[in-house]
Amino acid sequence: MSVTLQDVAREAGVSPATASRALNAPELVAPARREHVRQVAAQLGYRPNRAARELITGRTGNLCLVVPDLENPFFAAVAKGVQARARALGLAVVVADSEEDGHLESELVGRLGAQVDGVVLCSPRMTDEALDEALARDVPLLLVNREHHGAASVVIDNADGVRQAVAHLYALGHRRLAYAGGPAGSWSDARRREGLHRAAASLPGTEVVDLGHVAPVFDGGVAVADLVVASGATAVLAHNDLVALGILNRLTSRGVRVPDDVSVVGYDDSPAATLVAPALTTVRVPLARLGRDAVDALVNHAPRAARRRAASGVTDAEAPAPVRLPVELVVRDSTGVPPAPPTAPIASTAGDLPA
Amino acid sequence: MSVTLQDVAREAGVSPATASRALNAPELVAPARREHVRQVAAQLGYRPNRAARELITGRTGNLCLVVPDLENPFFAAVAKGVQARARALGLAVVVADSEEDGHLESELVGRLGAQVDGVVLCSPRMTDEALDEALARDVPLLLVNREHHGAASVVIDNADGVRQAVAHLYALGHRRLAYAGGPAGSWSDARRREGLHRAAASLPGTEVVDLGHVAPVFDGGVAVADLVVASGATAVLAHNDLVALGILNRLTSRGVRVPDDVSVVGYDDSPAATLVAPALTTVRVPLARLGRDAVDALVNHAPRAARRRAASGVTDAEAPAPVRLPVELVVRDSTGVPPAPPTAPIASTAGDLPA
DNA sequence: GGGTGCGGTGAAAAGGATTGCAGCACGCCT
DNA sequence: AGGCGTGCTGCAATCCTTTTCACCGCACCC
Repeated sequence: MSVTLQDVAREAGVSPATASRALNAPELVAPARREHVRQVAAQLGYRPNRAARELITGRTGNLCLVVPDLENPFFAAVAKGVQARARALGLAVVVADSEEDGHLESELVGRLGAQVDGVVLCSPRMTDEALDEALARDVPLLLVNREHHGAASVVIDNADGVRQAVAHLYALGHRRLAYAGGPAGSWSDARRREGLHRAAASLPGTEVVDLGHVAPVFDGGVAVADLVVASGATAVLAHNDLVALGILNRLTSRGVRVPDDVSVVGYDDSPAATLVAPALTTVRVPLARLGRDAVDALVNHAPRAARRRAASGVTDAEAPAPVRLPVELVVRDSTGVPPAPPTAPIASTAGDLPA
Repeated sequence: MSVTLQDVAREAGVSPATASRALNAPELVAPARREHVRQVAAQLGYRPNRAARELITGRTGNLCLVVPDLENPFFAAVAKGVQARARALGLAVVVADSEEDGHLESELVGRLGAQVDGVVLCSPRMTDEALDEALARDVPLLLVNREHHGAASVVIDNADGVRQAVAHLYALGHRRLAYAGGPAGSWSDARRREGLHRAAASLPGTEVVDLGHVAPVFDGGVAVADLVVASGATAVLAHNDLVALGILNRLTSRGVRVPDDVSVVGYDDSPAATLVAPALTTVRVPLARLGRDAVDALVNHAPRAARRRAASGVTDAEAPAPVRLPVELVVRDSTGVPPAPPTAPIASTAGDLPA
């Protein structure tokens, strides 16, 4: 049916072994012969049968990407990055949508993990225990946007993003800041909340009003917008661009002007941030790079085939230090000077901006 | 390393053949023995090696999905539907992003098509010739959002969506309609344009101003917005929600009020449509269902393994008729009565609405 | 009572690529 | 001249599952 290595070998007048080496380990074959084999292979349109190769090498040439929600622009962007980098490395990507469900996530890792060379697990919703269990399996695992003892990971500098946003608002004169946090149990929300309080503590006269946990979607923002107004804050940081957009939408429809009455800052710089008026000031996260670096880290961390595991004496080497990517505040139109003048001239407090 | 069928067979005291049958063809094995084998397999945590199975059956258990842009909410939603349905059928999905490039698209179909049971090709950018070539390969192909001779496809009723939008605008009193079309060569744009002219022709006094081809992204909408104003149209149909949002954004920032001065209608009902104010009137496309039906059609159309192709005498059977999904106009806040009063009372023209 | 059919089982081949090991030839060194 | 190293090449095993074919009793029918 399809052209096999045998066909190529026969046509080229060599053994299958030599044909295989001519294509995979060129330095082992005499140059003239090597070229001849390659030419024959190309002419016949030979494509190695991946199943047969996998069977003997234990490598599938596939990576698996598990995300909570493919439609969320954050994950879509990461997926795009993963996909691009994997293709450059000759790998295919199997994607799975866990529908924000930790249990399904675990199951997917178990089911798909067995048939791929590595799993990129994005913003895992699963518990620490489930993660431990998944790590105990013999498939290389890489976490995006979450750290976990013993696991390789690629994360963004959550706290620094918040710090930049706070510094920006502080410089504009804001002193009372509301925070619309992410879902309870979210690792990145915990990091951001932590960073928020630390940044605020280093800036004299700053108060933080915590509005609690908000569903990380548009409607979550709509729901929390009234709390923002009631809190008396002049600016609000949202966990997420989607939440920020929800807040923006509700404030505007209530007649609260943005940024004249209230400033709004998002997080992620998803494409939707520029779709609205006023355009959203937000923290840009290098989403595509997050995906690319995840693939690189996964491949470097576990270059060996899943099968050859037993050979390496150590249990599982040591998990490398997390890769931490920088983020960058993007100032657009949703932030401005607060309605009440700042309590002190900006110049006199500039020295207090956190490093 | 991992537990194989041999292990199960030995442990259960049967031959590998019987073990295989106990799991895959239960009716061929005596009930008592069958249950015993299954129990042993479960207890040992046996998982069949997919590569070995693929090697002999020719089936991979994988589908491939090729989309122009994973970050586009339209394709993200379709991908989600494809993924969900595939999982329900026990299939994995390999996704590939063609970056809106027809050549890359062809290459991906060629490269990935060889290692999957079928390919879902979404809004193909490739030419008809390239499509023919891809069809000539022996991998089942299913087109989403495009029809092509000899290919199975799942499409939406493009023309009817436009018809509904036009009827809505006509009923509101609009008579001069602008159309911001999709990219040149887009199959669905051709269908919509066709439907637009037919709908307009059936409504007396209606004019269509064609604004040409627009890049199907936010910036495309921004760029074309001024043409809308200059055209003197009281309403504009965009090829796409993203384009509609761009138009909306530019109009608003120019001081043109929506819908008081100009009504705007999008297409797709992507999540972003409700993120803005005014919320976008748009044509809702059953995106997830598009993905699910694509998988179903693909699986039904090509239930046999890729390998067993030669057996079926006919060239490739006949491609089944395209599955056509209905669409539905969703009226929100971006459409309203035009500034100039309608030329005739609404009641008197209601009978002229196209069917 | 022997042939026949059938339910159930096992031996063995097939599927395609990779790779350890052995062999071969040739050239160089002593 | 003989021995050895080296550079290439081929043989054959291996990966794991599925599936064909043959076989073996046993029951049933003639």
